[in-house]
Formats: sequence, C-alpha cells, structure tokens
Amino acid sequence: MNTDLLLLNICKNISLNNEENARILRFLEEEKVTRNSFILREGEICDYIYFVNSGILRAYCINPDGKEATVMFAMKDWWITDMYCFLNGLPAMVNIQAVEACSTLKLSKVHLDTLFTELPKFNTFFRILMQNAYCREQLRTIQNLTLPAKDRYEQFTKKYPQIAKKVTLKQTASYLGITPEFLSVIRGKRD
Amino acid sequence: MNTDLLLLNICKNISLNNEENARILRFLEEEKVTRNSFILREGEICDYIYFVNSGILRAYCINPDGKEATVMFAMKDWWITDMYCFLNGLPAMVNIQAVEACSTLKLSKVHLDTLFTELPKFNTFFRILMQNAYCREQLRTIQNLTLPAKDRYEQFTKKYPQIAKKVTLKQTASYLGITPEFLSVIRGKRD
DNA sequence: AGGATTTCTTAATATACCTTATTTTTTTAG
DNA sequence: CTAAAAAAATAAGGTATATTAAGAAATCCT
Repeated sequence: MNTDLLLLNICKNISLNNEENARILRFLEEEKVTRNSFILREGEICDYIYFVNSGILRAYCINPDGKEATVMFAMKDWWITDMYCFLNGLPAMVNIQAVEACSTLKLSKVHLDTLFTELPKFNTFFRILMQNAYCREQLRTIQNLTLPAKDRYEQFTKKYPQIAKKVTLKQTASYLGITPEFLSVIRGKRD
Repeated sequence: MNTDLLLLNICKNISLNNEENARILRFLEEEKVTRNSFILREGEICDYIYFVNSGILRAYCINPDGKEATVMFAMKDWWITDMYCFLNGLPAMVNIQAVEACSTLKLSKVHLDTLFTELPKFNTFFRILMQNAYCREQLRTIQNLTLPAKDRYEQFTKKYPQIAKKVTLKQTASYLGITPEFLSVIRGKRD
C-alpha cells in the first residue's frame, strides 16, 4: 500500500510528525478498481472518501429522464466521494466509476470523525480541502452561466489536460452539460 | 451591536463557553449598508467575511462582455464574501451589493486566522461551513447542467422564497444564467 | 483476427434561449 | 403629486444547442 502521495497531499496543508502519520495511515484501506467498475453506486450508503493514487474516476448522476450529468472527475492526488451523502450518512445520489484502472486509499466516515476528534488539526486539513473544493465549484458555476459551450470546453481541456486526454467525448460532454453530438461539432470547428 | 444570531449560528456547529464567545465577539465589527450600496467592489482587496444579521446581499461579477452573473445571494443567518479572494488575500473578482438595507457583522482575514490558531475548534466550525457551501454549490452545478431554465426558476423560488420575493427579476435572471426577457416569458407561462 | 459493441461524426430538423426594439408598469426623486 | 427613471412585459427574428437518425471509426471480446 503506497501512502507517500497521500501524506504529501496532507502535508501541503498541515504538518504531521511520525506518530500522527501512523495514526492516519492506520485508518486507510487500499481499494483498486479495474476500468469501468464502480467504487460507489447510487443508492448505496456512501461510507467512504477516496484518495486517488493513480487512474481516473468519474462521479455522475442520472436525472429523472435518464440523462447523465458528470459531477466531477478525479485523478492522482485528488479526493473524491459523494460529499453530501458521505457527510450525512445517506444513500449516494451519484455513481463513481473508474474511467481507467485506479488505485485508491479509502477512509471511512467513522474514521474521519475519529481523526477530527483525536487529531484536531485534521479539521484544518479538511477545512482547506473544502475551501478549495467550494471555490473551484463556484468558479465552475459562473463559467457555466456565462460562457458558451465552446469556451467551456476550451477551459476544461486547458485546466485538466490529463483528464481531458483520457475521458471519452461522451463523458466530457456530460461534464460540460451538452450533448455528445454538439461537442463533436465543437471539436470539428477547431482550427 | 446585536450578536445573538451570530452566536446561535456558530453554536449550530460547535459549542462555546462564555470566554470563547467573548473572544470571538471581540474580533467582530458591525457594518450597516443602505440599499444598493456596496460592501465590496471588484478590484478591492477582499479583507472581510460578512455575517448577515438582516437584509439581503448579492454577490455578482461582470464578465468581459459586460454581462452580470450573480454568484450568490445572502440573507439573515448567512455568511458571504468573495471566498477565493478572501482566503488568498487577493483583489475581489465580485461586487457585493445590498439588495435591501442590511446589517452585518464582519470578521477580517487576520482575525479569522487568529481564531483558527487560538481557538482550534473554530476550524471545525469553518470546516462545516465550507462543507455546506461546497455541497450547495455542487447541487447548483448539477441543476444548471440538467434542468431547463423554467425548472431552475421553480427550484430557486421554492428553495429561497424569502430571497425570491425581494430581488428583482433582473437579479434572479442573472442568478439563473438567463436573460431578464426570457425569465419574464417563463413567469408569464405560469398557469 | 473478425464480428459485435460502443464511440464518434455528420447532417437535417426542432427548440430553448438570446437580441433588439417598443410599450407598459413600477419605483424613485424632487 | 408629478416627472423622470428604472424595471418589467411583450413580440419578432436570430443563434446556440438539442434531437433524431444514419453511417464511419474505434474498441472490445472470444
């Protein structure tokens, strides 16, 4: 179980001694998934938050009329879960599927809460994680509201080139909120 | 300076004794604004986060071609700022204007950081604040991607009836990412 | 390798939403 | 209370994006 990347990730925001490192690592479980398999399915209780060591994951939900909306992608060094349902112990509203084979480290809600209590500075770590997530999401909202699809697509490929390279056109389209057909037209117009 | 609502807001997430209450309150300043005046303008350093005691505020940005996008509204018992710029000490990208006369309590970045250090459980409070903000924003993203304007408008009026009642059609339209003319059509179609 | 899926492209038609312009209503200020 | 200004409603014509359908290309499976 490779935990180097995870410890580096945490140490970007808080500093930990060896004993604290060990205490965190004790709570982590490795979970590897093959391409196209799921780490979470809609309706299952969302008990874990996942740290991505390698590979790419996609969280998406299916709305009443059957259309997919990609909530987020996650790659190496990112955290992913159905945050609302994870925090509130509810059945997941999203599916999380491996776009390509992934290696993840997962942390349960119970263990996360234990960390918050026993290692108070983990609150600081998670606060900063949530701050960043919130700011990113707010920027996405504004861009969705103000930019046409073509510009949103260019922003996406520029901001997340490694992800853009690996995911299908259909998955990208569902992240941008447009149909695959229209994204295909947008791509064709590139000159 | 009325601080009851603020203390109640904090105590929803963490418990505080009298001494801790006092330590927080010492850092707060009251700021009242009249209708249409600004508590923050684009380009100014965003030094404060604001807790709303009464009234309604609107955060919006103006994109290159002059169109407004409403980032968020805030009413009684909400916090508002340009979070990204506040946390990073940067010039604001948004304007925050009073939709109606407001009474707020503001907390500076410096004082917030002091609280994080001296009163570690304030990290917990802010973590939960950010968790909620992130989950709300993520839900908004999904709805923007999957719902047509009419449904988004209905969601908005249902979720925030007090805000919907007070803000103008133009402001609502810029929150939904549509033109005022089209929102007017949507409203007209209601039967 | 070769058939079977899935993904991507293309194109015609349809629709949601925008732009511009005008009129009506509401709000603001003197 | 009235004039001026701002906001909202209405309508015609235009554009971005969706839908449907079909064929081409890539990928998957034994």
